[in-house]
Amino acid sequence: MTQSGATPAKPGTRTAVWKSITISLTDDIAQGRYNSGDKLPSEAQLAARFGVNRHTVRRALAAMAEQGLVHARRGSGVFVAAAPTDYPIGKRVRFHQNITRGGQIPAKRILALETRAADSTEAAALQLEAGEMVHVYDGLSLADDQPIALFQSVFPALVLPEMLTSLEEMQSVTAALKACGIADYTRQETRITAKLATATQALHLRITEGSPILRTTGVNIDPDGRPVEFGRTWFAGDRVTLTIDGQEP
Amino acid sequence: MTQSGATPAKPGTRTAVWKSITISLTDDIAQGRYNSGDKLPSEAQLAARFGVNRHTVRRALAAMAEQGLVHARRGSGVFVAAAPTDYPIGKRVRFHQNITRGGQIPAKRILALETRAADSTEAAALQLEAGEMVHVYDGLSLADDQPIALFQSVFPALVLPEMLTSLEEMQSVTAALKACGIADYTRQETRITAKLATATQALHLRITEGSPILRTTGVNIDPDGRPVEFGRTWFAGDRVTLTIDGQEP
DNA sequence: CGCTATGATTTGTCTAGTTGTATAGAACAT
DNA sequence: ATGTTCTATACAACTAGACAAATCATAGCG
Repeated sequence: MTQSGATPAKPGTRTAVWKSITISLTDDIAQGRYNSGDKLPSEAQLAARFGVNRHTVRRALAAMAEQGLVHARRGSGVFVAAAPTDYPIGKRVRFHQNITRGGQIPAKRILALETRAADSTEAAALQLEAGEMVHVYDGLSLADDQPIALFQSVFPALVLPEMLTSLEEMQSVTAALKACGIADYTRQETRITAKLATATQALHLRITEGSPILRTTGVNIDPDGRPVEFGRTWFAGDRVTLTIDGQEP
Repeated sequence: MTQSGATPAKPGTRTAVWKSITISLTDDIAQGRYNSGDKLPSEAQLAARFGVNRHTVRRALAAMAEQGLVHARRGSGVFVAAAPTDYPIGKRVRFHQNITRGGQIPAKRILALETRAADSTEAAALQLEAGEMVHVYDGLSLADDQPIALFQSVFPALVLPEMLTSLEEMQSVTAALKACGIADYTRQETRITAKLATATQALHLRITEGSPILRTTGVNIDPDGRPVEFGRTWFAGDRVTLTIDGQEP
């Protein structure tokens, strides 16, 4: 008796209003009326446009958010979710290139710069003696003004004494290393694990506490095989897809 | 309380209970107890007043709705239906005038404003080359805050470059055309067909999917005979009666 | 210039009321 | 027996309003 072919055999209304709104908005996004990262009209405006109560719009937006199509920020608005950024990991990992390749605009924010003694993991990764000094660069990477990852880069202070000042000027690790005499470097190894976002990470990455995090650790070496950087990166799992291109050893 | 005391406790009555409720309510409306557009008491209240179950009231209201006497809006209430608005179609079709003439308050809602390449129908109607740019105005017309019709107006972008900004300020097509130098325009031809409401149309017009729709397409020309607007309109069939005043070709 | 304070805007959450639909059963007529 | 009418209950969908919380824009001040 229920002639609705497309809809599941759910009893109730023919097509729920909120579902129609979901379809309409999804269509708008697909047709490019709203671009990736754009702010949608406010819930109140959408409610007026569709001639519907705000809660009904919220129901529609909630469905779209669950699908990962949009994400809301209280006090700010609802934004079209950027398509997950593909982040290639291979022998040559360069943040700037990785982001620009996808047509996005890269940016970095310095959270902390300091010099201190290396802990055991850092020392082991950089092949240092325990207690040797290291420069540490904590920062935040963004693509199209959206936080992509938190990172911590550790450099041997003895080998690269000017690293901190170089980093402060040009936030790029690649450029700073070049200024310190390391023209090229390659990734020796990368390890990837999954974690959940802590409160501070969530704050910086603009995600909710407990969201999935991709944590990578890696060591970069100069052409002579000396380790020049030990890096840890925490990617916002919802916004990044790590890709391993078939690389040759 | 008219004749609510028809001894509902005595089953097996000749006239069904719901039918007497229909009569009673219809009488109330006819006597002006409820005016056009008024909200009836909630089903629960009516059920209490007639001393019957809510479903019995619903049965009565359903019959009245089928007759077009009332229409229900979920979450809002049951309202006395407004008489269908007469919408004259002739050489000079002006939405504002058509509605105000009937003593109703006209309004418009902008659904979308965009500029894109004309499709083949639009190009043919406006006498453009295929692929020429057009301004498109999607909107909703209301009378007394009730949706009357969906419309899509297409304007040649070359001839009317400022049309979109004009439309955004004053939602009236007539006013916007005037601002663009078209002081007057007349309807060249109007075609009318009947359709069934799609889900999106139903959403905007606040009707149920599959309700009848009056679809008109027409071309407006300026005094020199140049087409300035290609319009498509989808009227809510239950709420509008198109009238053709005897005009000469 | 930088900082704060303030108000407006926007999303998040809650409570309450209304119609739409589904299911089940009782009373009654045929 | 069988079908119709009405009752009873429950839940889903939508509206309405209010308030809290986060954010943004701006004015004012030192």
